[in-house]
Amino acid sequence: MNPDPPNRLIHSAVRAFEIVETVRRLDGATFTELTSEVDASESTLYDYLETLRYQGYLSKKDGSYRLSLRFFDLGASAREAFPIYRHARSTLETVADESGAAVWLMVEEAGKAVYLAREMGDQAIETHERLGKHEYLHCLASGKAMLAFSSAEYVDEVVERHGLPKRTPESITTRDELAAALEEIREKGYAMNEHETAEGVSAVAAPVVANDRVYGAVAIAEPIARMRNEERRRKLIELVSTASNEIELRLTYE
Amino acid sequence: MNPDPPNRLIHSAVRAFEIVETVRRLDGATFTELTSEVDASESTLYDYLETLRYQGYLSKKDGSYRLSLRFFDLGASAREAFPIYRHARSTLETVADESGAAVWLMVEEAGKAVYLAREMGDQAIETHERLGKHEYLHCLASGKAMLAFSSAEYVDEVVERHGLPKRTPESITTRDELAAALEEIREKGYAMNEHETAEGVSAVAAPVVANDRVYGAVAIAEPIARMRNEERRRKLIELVSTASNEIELRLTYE
DNA sequence: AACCTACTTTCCGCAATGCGACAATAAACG
DNA sequence: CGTTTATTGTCGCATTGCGGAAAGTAGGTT
Repeated sequence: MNPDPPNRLIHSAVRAFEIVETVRRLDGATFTELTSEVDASESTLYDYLETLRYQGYLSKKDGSYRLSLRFFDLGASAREAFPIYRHARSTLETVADESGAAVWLMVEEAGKAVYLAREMGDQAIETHERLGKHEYLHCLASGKAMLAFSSAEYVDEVVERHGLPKRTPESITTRDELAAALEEIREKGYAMNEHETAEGVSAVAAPVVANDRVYGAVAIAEPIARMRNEERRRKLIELVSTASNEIELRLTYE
Repeated sequence: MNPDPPNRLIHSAVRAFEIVETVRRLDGATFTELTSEVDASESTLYDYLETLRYQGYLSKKDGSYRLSLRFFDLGASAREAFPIYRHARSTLETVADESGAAVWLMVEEAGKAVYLAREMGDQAIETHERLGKHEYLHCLASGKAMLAFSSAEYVDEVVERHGLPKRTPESITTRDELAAALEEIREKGYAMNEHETAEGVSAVAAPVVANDRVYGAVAIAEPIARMRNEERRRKLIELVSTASNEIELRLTYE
């Protein structure tokens, strides 16, 4: 899982993806906008863009390049490849209905947490989290839940690779704090976060563990104020825990 | 929108994506499996795979390469870029609840229909349709609905580019049949298909048209038997039509 | 209409890069 | 331990991708 630098990089492949990522970052861009963002001569950039367009990965609408749905197609396949996704869908729906909140299915890849699926309850708040987004494990309730049930070596690897950047005022920044937090999560069986993402959102999460592996986590997010209520919090913890159990069973006996 | 062949292809970019597509098609594959599928020497293939892995687009788990969730990330962005997606979500849910069937949001890209979102009702059948899948326009209810409200020139372009392959026993195969079908759809305001996908599935679809553009279509799919019931069919047509109207309004006054 | 300015596409010749054949190592299997 | 199979590394050559510059387009302005 360490990012071993390969000894013979295919430069053009790297460049192609850099361009794709730039188009994404700018959320669609014209040729000229891209010239200043991409480190390549105009003619070169032009060739890449037209190649990608010809292959159907970019589309051009009134002068502006956009990611095409070929990526959505590939992305959907990538998601389906995670067994937890198929097994979690119906459970997520139930949890969203019963909690009224936003419910997320999270998995871990390359040392980061990824938002894999979402189900919105009727009181759910729109946060700026996005499906597919990659986030540091140590600053999410779900991320900590997953780390807590992984091996200590793995946790070390992750910290080694990504560090412990301070994403919010109260996020963990040292290995000791992290170890303590993970220990507590292991005891309780769930994780909890205030200020999951800077703006007043709290979350509770339960890990999904089966066949001696961490498959992912189920998380519920809602405004801090609501979750500070003792009874409410208990209910949500109950919900993520049973949800996780349900999914674990399906994963075990599939 | 025609697939103009660019005069200076970046070979390596094409190859990189070919490899990605191959990994997807095989649904994950080992190095050796890939050697026989990809037209490149072993050392070359190796370099591409390792480059893609280093960049985080492929991951390798016990010897097998898989698409990573970076693609899911890109794909989610590509989907969000379609305004209809944001505006349709809640409507789709309602339709799924009220119909109990599978409801699809479809859009068109590069002359093909794409499955952009799905909402399952409680009686919904699992078909082999997949989010992100690209399908010919002429053989889907939703595809015909979209074509019916596009310009005749555009319809010609699409037929020119993709032809009218016979996907199911009753699918349209000539331009005349297509023209007649589209005319009927324009009159009625909705499209209907038996054998949407070979296996006994029917569908009704209504186009989403606003600001003089076709944004996409809403479709409901369910077993032929159920939809042959006159009353049931009427209800579903009513549902896709009002759904489409609702979305059109949001698109107009956003 | 002519001119201008900004943006996009094509042309050109050179050097670096990506290439496959082959070699070396590592893992699987008897 | 030997044999086969799978994966990674080396090398030198030809191709391909490269940037610079020029040509072509489109939209405005006088």
